[in-house]
Amino acid sequence: MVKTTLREAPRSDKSGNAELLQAAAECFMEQGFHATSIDDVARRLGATKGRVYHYYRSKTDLFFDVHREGMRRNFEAVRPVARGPEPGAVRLRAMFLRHALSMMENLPFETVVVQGVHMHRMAATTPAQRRVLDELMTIRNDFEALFKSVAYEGVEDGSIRTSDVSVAIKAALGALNWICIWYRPRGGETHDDRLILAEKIVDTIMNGLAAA
Amino acid sequence: MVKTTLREAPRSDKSGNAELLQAAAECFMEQGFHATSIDDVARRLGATKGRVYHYYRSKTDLFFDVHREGMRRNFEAVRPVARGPEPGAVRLRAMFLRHALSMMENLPFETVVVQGVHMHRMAATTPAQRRVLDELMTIRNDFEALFKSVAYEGVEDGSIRTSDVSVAIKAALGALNWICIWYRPRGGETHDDRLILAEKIVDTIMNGLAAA
DNA sequence: CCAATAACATACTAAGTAGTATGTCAGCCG
DNA sequence: CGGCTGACATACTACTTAGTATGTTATTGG
Repeated sequence: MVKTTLREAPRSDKSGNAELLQAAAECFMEQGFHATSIDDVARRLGATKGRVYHYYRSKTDLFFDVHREGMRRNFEAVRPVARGPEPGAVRLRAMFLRHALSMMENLPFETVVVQGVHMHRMAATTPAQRRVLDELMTIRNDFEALFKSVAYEGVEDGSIRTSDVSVAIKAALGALNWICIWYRPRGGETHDDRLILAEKIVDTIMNGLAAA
Repeated sequence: MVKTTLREAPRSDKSGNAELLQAAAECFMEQGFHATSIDDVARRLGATKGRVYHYYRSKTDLFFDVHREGMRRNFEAVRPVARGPEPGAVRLRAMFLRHALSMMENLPFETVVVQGVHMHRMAATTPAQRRVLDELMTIRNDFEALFKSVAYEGVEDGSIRTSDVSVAIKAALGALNWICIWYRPRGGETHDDRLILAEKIVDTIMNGLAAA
């Protein structure tokens, strides 16, 4: 349990909250944290500030919760294929693919995650918020570490070749995370369309650009 | 000449301005566009708002100029090696390397460029600013197009292999642009250190992670 | 049936900040 | 030498907006 002392913020489950998270994620994606006002989020819900502040004590807390949800979805997507009997390269490829799809299908949340990374160094946080932020960064590091560990296993079983696993993973995740910068869903796009796109990206990461 | 009608903003050359651009770039990198106040920029210069508004008509214009300078440095870095008798893959690799180094050595400016991309869809711009923004995006597209054209040449001369040049370039540039998210110069770091790091990243892009 | 509480809405305050209007001073030009 | 302009500083305004304080209604447990 991570529960702090007293004065716990309102329960973070319950419905309506999901709507709120979604609306917030969309606003943060479109305008960024600072340019998004609480009224913007409320307006998107057809509600008012009251509703937002009923569930969250501050805009920052709301942002953090969106961030957390984004990371949760990433983990959820990748974890099922991380372990198994297959060679490291096979599992790593599957993880990349899942992550790419997660980026596309949870675009608002993942965009917030990206912003959150940047916000890490930012000031203007209370001690309590700083702790939450550190926790989020820990989750993020764990996420990256999961990729690294599978990559290491791949190096050892001979299915992966690189001079520096850590840097290689950073490059690969960069290519994937960058998706939220340029990708926007097209009208009438199907899951298969996204799968094809994701596979092209993952192919590039696994095979590189150089011929032979 | 792109000069508009009349009421041109103050000259964008002249010294002191370079200091201003640098200070603004650093602030924007650390806090982002919206969280950075003009007073922050001025304070970093040991000056006041007066100085900033003497050179720029708005915070947005200042941001755009930093963005423009960032793109200029990118182009400057990459263009010299884009054309030549070498196979496409060789030139592309050189371009990637130069770009990676440019990301590290112009970190504040390149971080602003990344923010600027995101800001593209943003509202809150006057028609004039919208035009400037479109111009900046055109420059950015040209930059990406330069990579793509070299990649195409590589495909034709057989030095590059990919099922989709456009997507492959987006993935590669993503890996490189992502540098400004995680890279921070270490004390006592030399140019060679950065070169080694850049080469590892570019190797990953060119050769991929899969063995054989 | 009634009181307590959840789930909001409304009204307000306090603080920060973009942009402006005006001052100031040093140097150059004639 | 006088005035004009560039290069800022100072003082101020208008507006946005995070957060709070206080309703209001509906549901539910006793």
